Amino acid sequence: MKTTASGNSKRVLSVGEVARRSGVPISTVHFYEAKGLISSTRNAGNQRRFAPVMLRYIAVIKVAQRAGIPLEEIRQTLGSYPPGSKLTAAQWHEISSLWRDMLDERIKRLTRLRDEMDRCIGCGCLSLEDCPLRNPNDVLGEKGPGARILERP
Amino acid sequence: MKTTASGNSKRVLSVGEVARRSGVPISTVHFYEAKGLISSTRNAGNQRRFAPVMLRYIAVIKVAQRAGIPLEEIRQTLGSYPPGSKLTAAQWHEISSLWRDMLDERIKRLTRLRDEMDRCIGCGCLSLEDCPLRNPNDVLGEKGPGARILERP
DNA sequence: ATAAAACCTCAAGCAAACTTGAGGTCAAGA
DNA sequence: TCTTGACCTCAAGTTTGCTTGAGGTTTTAT
Repeated sequence: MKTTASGNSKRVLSVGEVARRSGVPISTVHFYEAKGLISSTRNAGNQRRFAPVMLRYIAVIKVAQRAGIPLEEIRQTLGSYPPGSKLTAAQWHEISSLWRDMLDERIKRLTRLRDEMDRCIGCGCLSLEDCPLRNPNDVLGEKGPGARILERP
Repeated sequence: MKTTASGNSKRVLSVGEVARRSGVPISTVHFYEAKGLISSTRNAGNQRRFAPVMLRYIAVIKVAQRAGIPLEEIRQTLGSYPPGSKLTAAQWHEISSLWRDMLDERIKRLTRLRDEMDRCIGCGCLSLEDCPLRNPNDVLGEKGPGARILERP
């Protein structure tokens, strides 16, 4: 019993096998390769052959996506190591700790938002200038008498 | 000194005024109206006129977006009340508590993800079947000998 | 009265992350 | 051998959330 991909040493995988074992559609494997997130070689018949480590790359990509990290950022992070290389445990750990920090940030921001939501949505402020919900430390309201959301009766 | 929109009673707002006071571009106001998130009437010259409460709608839309809620869901939530109506504080509160629950969920999921990330990415599992990171209670792995990500050496 | 600012309606474009389809090649088993 | 199933390449379509532009009307200010 050998693998679909014409080797018996199990050192390379066909795109179908990668798709099946990683749980993503073939089209997505193609897509990730086109985007530079994973890499492959070609056999004599121009078919893709993947190193087994690519399964791990895809797994990590999917985890990172669940964390809300965009593909381009994932690509950059994974790409800072030699292309297609088998990373060491320490390197994987480096990556995961980087992303964990991002997650921490996102969680913190969402938590703050949640805590402010109750206080603010019902309260009648929601002013661009004053309300913490409306002015999330990025947009500064216009100067002058102010852009008050609600009329003052 | 009257408002830009031809009334003096300040009961309606022009699109430019809405944009300025809500902090979103005019094109976005148009867009939200086209999507049914806000509503307007037209004056004799076919120009939009908005009730002041629409400022609040936009404010709430923006807050909900920060919470990661897609526009369509926001539309449905806002749309479950009479269109364009001035909601009571209790109703706003109902909405915010609904979204707070969603936020709670998202935060919980992200937190779980973060806690699992360290444990899993470096560990060599990441199996579709076994790893909590890979099998986030939605996709069930294929039966059979299993789709193991990493080779067993 | 007239110029400028604000507004109008489409239509098209953009970015992310993929999917779908057409038309053709390669490979593995009966 | 030959037929299927797996693969190949492009190109174009999908969704979400907007933005940009063209070409034309309305309002407002002088």
